[in-house]
Amino acid sequence: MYSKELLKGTLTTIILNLLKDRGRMYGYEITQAVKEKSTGKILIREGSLYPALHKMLADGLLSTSEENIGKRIRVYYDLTEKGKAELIARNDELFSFFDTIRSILMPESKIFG
Amino acid sequence: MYSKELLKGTLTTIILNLLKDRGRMYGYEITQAVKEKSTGKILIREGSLYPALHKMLADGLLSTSEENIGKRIRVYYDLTEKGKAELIARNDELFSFFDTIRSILMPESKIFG
DNA sequence: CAAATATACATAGATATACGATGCATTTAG
DNA sequence: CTAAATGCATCGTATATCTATGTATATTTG
Repeated sequence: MYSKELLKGTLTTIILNLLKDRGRMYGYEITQAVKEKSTGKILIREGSLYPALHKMLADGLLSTSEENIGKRIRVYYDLTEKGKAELIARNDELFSFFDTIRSILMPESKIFG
Repeated sequence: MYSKELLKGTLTTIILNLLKDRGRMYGYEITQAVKEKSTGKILIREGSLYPALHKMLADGLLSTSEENIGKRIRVYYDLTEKGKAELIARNDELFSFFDTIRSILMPESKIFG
């Protein structure tokens, strides 16, 4: 597991990308997908996920549709057009940030490799 | 400028790497080095930097030495042995984290490039 | 069949970390 | 002479995540 702080600012981007890739997903499914794709290195807690989803919904990035599975309710989330635009912007920002960090960490003397 | 949250968890790692690369540095010098190396994309504020430096000092990652420049005081920070070990651990964690995020963002269908 | 685990949603409070605003003081540039 | 840059520092605020807790159903294991 990574330091908690490292994940900050990336959770929304992760969710947007998963939904783009897989179409609509429900909360628990998102936690499992992140766990699998990160081989257990990133575990999204319910206390992080649901507030994040609710905020994204309030911001118009996601839409919801509910389904009854037996007696349980599943809340599916899907990207809105605004969410798709946000996805592109956040991916650009994230990869740019990674590159910038790399350039800061790279010592000046290390010209090769 | 990036979202504030993206920087969280990386500031200490950035400082450790700069000190490793350049030897002892003082606060203002660090803000300028980050600004230059990031071509203005990351601006470390005094309100972020000094508390971070003080915490690293309290954690034994840094040592200090003061110098009088005219009537002004400069506080130089340098890596301790503990700081050097922390640097290695944090670099490993950070790059591993970046790789993990990349693998999460990469769609399953996108096998090539 | 009972118990443990997994599935599924949700919220309240704690924590960590960076930022904005502000303050003080010296030095350099226009 | 004035503005900007240099140089340190702290206080309050904002934000996002986690822990702990709560409720409930479904499935697996012993």
